[in-house]
Amino acid sequence: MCDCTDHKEEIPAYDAKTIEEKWVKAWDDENLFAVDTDPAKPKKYVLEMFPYPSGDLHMGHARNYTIGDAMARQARMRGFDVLHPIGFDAFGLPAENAAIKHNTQAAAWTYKNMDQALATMKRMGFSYDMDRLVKTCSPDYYRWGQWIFEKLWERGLVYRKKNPVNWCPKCETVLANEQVTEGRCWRCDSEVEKRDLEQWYIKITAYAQELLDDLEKLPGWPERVKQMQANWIGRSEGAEVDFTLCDAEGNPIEGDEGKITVFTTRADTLFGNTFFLLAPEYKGLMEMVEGTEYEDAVREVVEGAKHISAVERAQGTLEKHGAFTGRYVVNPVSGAKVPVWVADYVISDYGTGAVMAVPCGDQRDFEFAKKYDLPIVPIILSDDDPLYDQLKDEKSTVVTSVDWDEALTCEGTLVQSGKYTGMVGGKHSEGEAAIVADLEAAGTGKRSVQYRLRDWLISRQRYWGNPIPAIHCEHCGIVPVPEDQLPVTLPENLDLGAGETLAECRDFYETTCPVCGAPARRETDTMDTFTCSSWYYLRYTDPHNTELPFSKDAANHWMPVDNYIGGIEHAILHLLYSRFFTKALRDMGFLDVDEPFTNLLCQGMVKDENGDTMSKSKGNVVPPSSVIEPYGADTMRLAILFIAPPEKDFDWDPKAVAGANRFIKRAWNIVWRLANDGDANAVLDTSVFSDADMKLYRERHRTIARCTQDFDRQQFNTAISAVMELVNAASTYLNAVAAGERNAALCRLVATDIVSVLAPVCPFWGDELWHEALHNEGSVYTAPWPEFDLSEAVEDEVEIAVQVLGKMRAHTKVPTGATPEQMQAAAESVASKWLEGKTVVKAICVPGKLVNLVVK
RNA sequence: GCCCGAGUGGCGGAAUUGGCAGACGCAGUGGACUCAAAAUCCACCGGUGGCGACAUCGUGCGAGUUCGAGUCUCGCCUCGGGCACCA
Repeated sequence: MCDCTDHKEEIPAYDAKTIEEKWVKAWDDENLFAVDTDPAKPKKYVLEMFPYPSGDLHMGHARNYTIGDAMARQARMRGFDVLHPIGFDAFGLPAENAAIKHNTQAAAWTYKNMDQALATMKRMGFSYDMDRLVKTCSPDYYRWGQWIFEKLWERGLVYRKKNPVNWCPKCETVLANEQVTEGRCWRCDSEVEKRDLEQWYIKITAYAQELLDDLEKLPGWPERVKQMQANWIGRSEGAEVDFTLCDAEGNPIEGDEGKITVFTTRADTLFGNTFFLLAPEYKGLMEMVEGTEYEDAVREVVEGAKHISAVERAQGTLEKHGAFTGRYVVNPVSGAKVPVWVADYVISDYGTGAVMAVPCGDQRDFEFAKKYDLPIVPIILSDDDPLYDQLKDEKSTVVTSVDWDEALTCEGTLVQSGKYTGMVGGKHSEGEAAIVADLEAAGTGKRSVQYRLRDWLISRQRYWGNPIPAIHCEHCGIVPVPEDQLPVTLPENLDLGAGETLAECRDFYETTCPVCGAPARRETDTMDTFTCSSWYYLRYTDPHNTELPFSKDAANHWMPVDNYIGGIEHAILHLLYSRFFTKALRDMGFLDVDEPFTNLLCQGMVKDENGDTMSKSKGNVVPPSSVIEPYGADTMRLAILFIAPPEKDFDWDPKAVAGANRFIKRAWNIVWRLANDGDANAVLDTSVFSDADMKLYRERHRTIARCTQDFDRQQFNTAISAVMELVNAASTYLNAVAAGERNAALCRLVATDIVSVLAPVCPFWGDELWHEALHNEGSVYTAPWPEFDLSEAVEDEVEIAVQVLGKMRAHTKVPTGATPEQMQAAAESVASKWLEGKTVVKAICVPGKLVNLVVK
């Protein structure tokens, strides 16, 4: 009950629980949030990253969806046709592990969690179009995942390869490169092992350059996310250089391929190349040394490299090991014959797996040369180096050892480099360009670009995922499951508790070859769950299509997603894969957009009161229900949006939540009081306004302008503070003006304004007031966003700041629209104290803001 | 090592294009109401000096540009993030 003096009886108490339960039901009955594609309105596709159903929603979800929901609701009020769907990323290991542990079915666990999460979403008031709900573990969804897989396969973007891969011993499956962080599994943090296995890959590298280039088409993405993707793609410009293999005497060797190619970004340093390195996994390495005196030493290095863990490698402080192979190569520029070694710091799957070592300019090569006593020829020096004067002219002088402690990695001038001596060296330098040009002319090298990005390993040796639609036939090889036989249905009755796997499920794997009809074995690996989440946003545009994953028209209408909201942890994984899927599907003609997500908002984390991340194991999780029960979902939503800007982490603060609830109640009372004094039929006429009316009216235009802009900027914290100011102004008005003297049209207007602008944040509160206090029909959800006109907010007089020599000295009032001369005169009279004995030589006037007097 | 961010009261944070630093809120202090408390309402609320008007300092540190710098430039410091034996 409000205790203001004038309307005590007419204002009902704010009872969140009753109100919210009432509206949850009403919205559900009406199916209020279902979107009909309306071509007359501009479209807006607002999407939050769909959840993995690991249990009930947590605070991170609540924040993610509250941000999206406020955006979607406000866009709806501003006249957009808004698509705002939800679904579940329902395949994945946690379901399978839970099923194993409790001896149940992964499906049952997943469906139970999805139901619970859906109930919480409704309780939170999220305006999802539930007709478009997508669950990735449902056959009518994963069928199309298989279909897309086969289309990629047809197009040559799917292949199998035997290769050393990342294996997580705890998850008992392989992992993509993107799923390994500092040598550890992204999911369980176990140390990842290398295993040589044949696996399925998607050729994302075919799109490396476009994925990099098109980051520039994404001004609505956070810079750091684009940076992370660019780093991950890791483009390096350089050259491929061919070296000729030979023996100690310089003669070609029978059976050798004759040449080995390396990639280098520093062709300018070719004259400093004093040895040559192969990765331990280099193909043909063991054959090269077989039966020679070098075999044992090389084998030791190769075997030793297998035991270097990715975690150790990531620390970058490993001691280097190597062995001479007995072979030599001829450097195509210097003509030098240099020894070929195997070295465990050379990475087999970058470039060609072979490296020309330049110890004088590369710290790693330098350390290796020191350890194995290989020559270090200085070929690039800064001009203050003691050796520089000795070497800069005398092209014949040959220095093959130095007493340095580390390599010279600075840029400098080339020395001891034949005709290139004297040129500037370095990446993309004059010297590099000259040498590459000559290599190209001689046919022993060419410009080349390498990427750090690897193809996406998508097969998983796990049950709860989308089956790879392939059949292994003894006669026909590996063939796709014919389209009319899709989906390959995942059996839901495995005895996971007893350790049964798909590979042991005879009913599943026994099949016949679709080509020759012979008995054949179905592929029993499933796809990485990230394949499921790489196109779900497309399925939402046409979720019930039974002919295609989505129609081109529907996708072209709704795509791209205008606002995508989710956690930074997907900066590389999900966002890179989705960008790739969109481009590949575009190239196959299924839609016409280049990029799936126009604007990306990465919301910050919700931490506990002490700034620690919330986790079950720490026991510091604050469940959403702990706020919804005592205060209601509106308070929860308001608190989440008000405490901090959306992209920042914040520490959970119960006091701030109580404060949010206090504001909701205060605003509730103010709206009621205004509504009771308001009259929906009164005509707004500013000519009869009192000073107090005018003040509130102006404040109303000002604060709604700010609130609107802040919604556009997605700064919900300041949008809410603008609403608070409007509420404060209304409160001041109600306190200052007696009940009978309030302007009925103005009271009605401001009451409607407050309800409307706060409704996207507090929708239950909004609809209750919309009906009960304002007696409107329909829902505030479909009401128009308040109009504003800043020219209505202009005062007759403005207060300006007066500075003398840039120091704040005084304030004064001038008429709105005062000329610079008038402003200066007003400023001089009020600042006379600081002007004594001085002359004003200049006055800088910022209209309506300040005057700065420059004096001598 | 390379590449990005960020640093503002006791706290969360404002300051949108170089123009009055600290909006809005939390916490706190004082007051009204109350037998009292809670709730609510009103006022105050960066440091130092002063009864006070006011003065002075103040946006991580140091320079610079400018009539004027939280905002721009240069050089540092601290924290956070990404990549990394990638040739």
